[in-house]
Amino acid sequence: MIKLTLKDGSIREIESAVPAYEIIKGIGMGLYKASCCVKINGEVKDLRTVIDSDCEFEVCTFDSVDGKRTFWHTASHILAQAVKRLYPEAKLAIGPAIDNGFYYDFDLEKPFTQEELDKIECEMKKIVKEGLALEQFELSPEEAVKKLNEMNEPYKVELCEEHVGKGEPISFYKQGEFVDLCAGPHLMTTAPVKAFKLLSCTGAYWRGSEKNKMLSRVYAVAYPKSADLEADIKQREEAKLRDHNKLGRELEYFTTVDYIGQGLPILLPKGAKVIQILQRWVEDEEAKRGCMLTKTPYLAKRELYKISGHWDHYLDGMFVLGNPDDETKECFALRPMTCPFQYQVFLNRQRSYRDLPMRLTETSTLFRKEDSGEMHGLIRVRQFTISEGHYILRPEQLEEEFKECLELAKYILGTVGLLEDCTFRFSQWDPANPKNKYEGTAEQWEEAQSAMAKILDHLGVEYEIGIDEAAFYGPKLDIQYKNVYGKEDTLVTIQIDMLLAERFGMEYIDADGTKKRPYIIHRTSLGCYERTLAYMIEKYAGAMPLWIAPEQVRIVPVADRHLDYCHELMSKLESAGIRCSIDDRAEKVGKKVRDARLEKLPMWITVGDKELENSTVSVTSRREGDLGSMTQQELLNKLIDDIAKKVR
RNA sequence: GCUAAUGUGGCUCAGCAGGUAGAGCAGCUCACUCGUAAUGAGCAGGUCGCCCGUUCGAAUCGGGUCAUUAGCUCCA
Repeated sequence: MIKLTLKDGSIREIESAVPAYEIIKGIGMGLYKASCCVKINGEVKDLRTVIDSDCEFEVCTFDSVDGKRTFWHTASHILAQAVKRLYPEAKLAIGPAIDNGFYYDFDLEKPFTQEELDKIECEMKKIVKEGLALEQFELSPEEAVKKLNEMNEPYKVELCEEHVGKGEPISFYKQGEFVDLCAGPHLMTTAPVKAFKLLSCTGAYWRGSEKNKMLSRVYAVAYPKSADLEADIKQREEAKLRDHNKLGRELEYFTTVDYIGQGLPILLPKGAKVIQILQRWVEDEEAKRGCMLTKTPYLAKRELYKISGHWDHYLDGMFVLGNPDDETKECFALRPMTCPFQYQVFLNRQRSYRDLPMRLTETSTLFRKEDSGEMHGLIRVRQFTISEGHYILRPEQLEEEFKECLELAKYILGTVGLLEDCTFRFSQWDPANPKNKYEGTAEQWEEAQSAMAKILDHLGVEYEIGIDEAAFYGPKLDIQYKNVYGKEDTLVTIQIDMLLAERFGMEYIDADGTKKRPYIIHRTSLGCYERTLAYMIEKYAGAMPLWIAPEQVRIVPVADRHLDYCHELMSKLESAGIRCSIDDRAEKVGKKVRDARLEKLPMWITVGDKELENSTVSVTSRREGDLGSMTQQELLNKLIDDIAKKVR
């Protein structure tokens, strides 16, 4: 008798070992039809897995993350099968499920065109209709390599050959005439993959290395029901309407000019205003928390970067002025980060433990020579500004100060409204990094990373681990954000650095009179201003919250005779620091209101005979709708109150 | 940097079996002084990203280049 503990806590007993799908059929045919995979003692397994001992047994449908992944993985096999039917010469690489769908990489003569993708979709529909059963079988590594060679699938051979030494059997799945090297799990048949769409065909390096051949990657998504597919596609399209790169240009936050260069956006008055508001606010918040503002040069001689390690590790990423190879001449580089400059503040004189923590901060403009294909609107640029701080600490201050940094970052991100969509990544080194990216010894890394792990656990931060995502000098806590296309970038970073203090000879005299090496936290409180502006445009679809909107109030006179009253009102608002303007064009009210809406202003006020007579204003808020008639003072109070509260 | 697609007035787009450009919106002018998502009329605006080539002739064809977009790689 085998005892299964189901998800609801109930116990189910079976006589003898049977495949999981038989057990599910026993629970109910409805569940069987919806099942994608199972979790045995929390481990994701194929429906075909034979259950031969007591376990916790959970059925995963498409509604679960693991169910979706299995569903999409089978869908990727259907895609590959269709491609092989239509293009037998195509070579298969890999085809995994991802967070929002799946892809398959093919080696092709030419990438697929949209028409070809349409044809492939049609062929996939046939395969689904055929309702092919997926069968799993195993071969010894040697047999597997032989079979894949016979199939003329060199990429699969390469994948398989890595397992030859391990002696474990190699798993394959077969559906109809199509066979693929695959660990699974998979659906029972191709039939449930009713609704799918091939989204794009793009380039992707084999095994993610730029040294390898570029393959053609087909991205796609699939659902059991076509309504869900349509909803997904609609949602993807709607997300694109929020794209800051389009909206930000239309609403005149920024622009770019070919002959200025890639990744060098012009912040137009509205964009510059938002960034000014953010900067002043962040600098004030930092000062409240004991930070001291510094102002350091935008460039330095190569000698500085040699000490910091940037010359060895980051030269390709810097704009160099002069010949970097000519040691007889001065050579400068624009700064890619501020650390080595800010350390000079500490180094300015001998330091005592009483000086620590020394919290230095700078609203610093940085320059990074990104590859041409990397630039994206305001999110990835070659010149940008961050609120960059370096906290120089006694070792025992590390945790408390790290916590302060995290709280500051969360406060800032929370206020601008982005925190709720952020994720946290603990970025660690990879000792096996082939490019020798990292400075320091394994012991130093171990020390820094375990210190950070301990702090993160103490603070209860939920994070994922990013291997090989660390800075060259230390581990990071990265606060990540996704743009409207789902592409993730870092918004804020907090880093523990135990290496650069040594390189710069930084030390302090401790209470016992001995010299000690300080720890350093590198942190941003608001990461890149340009990037933050971009994400805010996307988050709010261009309709900035009142406190940060470049124009907060538009005054709309009904007729010219109301203009004097409008000007009187405007000067009152302006003297209270409200950013406003009067729309004195010879247009109708309807037109002016329409334009105020299209410009996504947070508030507009109409002034006509009624208002003039009663000394009132008629107020409409973008978020709250028609607020009706108010006295000027009521309006002013509301504005001042909402702005102070930074109401979103 | 790599793969692919795209590049026509400020914006959205038409024109592309090669015969030297067209619309709507925006802009400007005039009239209308108007009550919460578009008043009307008129005017002006483009060497079709740039360079080279094919051709009697190129926005339309070919090559190169720059830029943009998505993805890869890299990164805040």
